[in-house]
Amino acid sequence: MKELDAIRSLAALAQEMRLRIFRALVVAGNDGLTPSGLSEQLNAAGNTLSFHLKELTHAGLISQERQGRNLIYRASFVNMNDLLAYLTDNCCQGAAC
Amino acid sequence: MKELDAIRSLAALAQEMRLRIFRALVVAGNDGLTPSGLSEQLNAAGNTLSFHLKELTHAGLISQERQGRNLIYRASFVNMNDLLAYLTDNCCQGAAC
DNA sequence: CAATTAATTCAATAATTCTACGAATATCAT
DNA sequence: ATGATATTCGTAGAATTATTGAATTAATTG
Repeated sequence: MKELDAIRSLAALAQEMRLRIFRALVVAGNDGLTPSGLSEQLNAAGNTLSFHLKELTHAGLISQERQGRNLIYRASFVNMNDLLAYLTDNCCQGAAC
Repeated sequence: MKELDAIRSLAALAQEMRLRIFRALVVAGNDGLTPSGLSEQLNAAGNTLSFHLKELTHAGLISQERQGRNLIYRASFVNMNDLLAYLTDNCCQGAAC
């Protein structure tokens, strides 16, 4: 993972609604959630939600799939793990902490 | 970990110099690094560094200890792990991902 | 005590960024 | 077509952010 990608991801998560969205999607796992599902769960307006979902998507933290009339959003677990690894990379020079 | 703490930490890390500082301290482990050490390693002015170190400290991501004339900064591994746990909390409703 | 090294604080600036809202638009199913 | 789902666009207002130079605090050494 590149520094810029990490910064983009961290910045995307450093916002109340986006952090809530992301955590909800992490919990939802492979089922994912639709914007209306999120709207209900988080009590947020559709367009505002849409804005934040785009931010998270651009940061690579979530992905989108259409299913008929609905969109399914899911956390991108691979990228999430990359981010966590970036933060702990070569921790303590490899020694046990 | 509370939502606000998580946001503070993420925001603190979402900045080039602070991310570099933090990662350098993660690598340094228990030895930590002094501001002058960091200044050399990251090629940054002392006062600018000081500003960012304060930000990271306020976010709880690093700690400070005086050793004679020098200050030793260290990554706060406990808080770092709390943050990572907050992001992955109840992942996939507990099922294996 | 004076001098030196280490690090922080302060003040000011300049720029940028960010989010929410309403209205309009697009996409899909029946 | 109609209704449901979701996104886009423009605006507006507020708030935040990082850097620089100068001054200051703290600790050690001679």
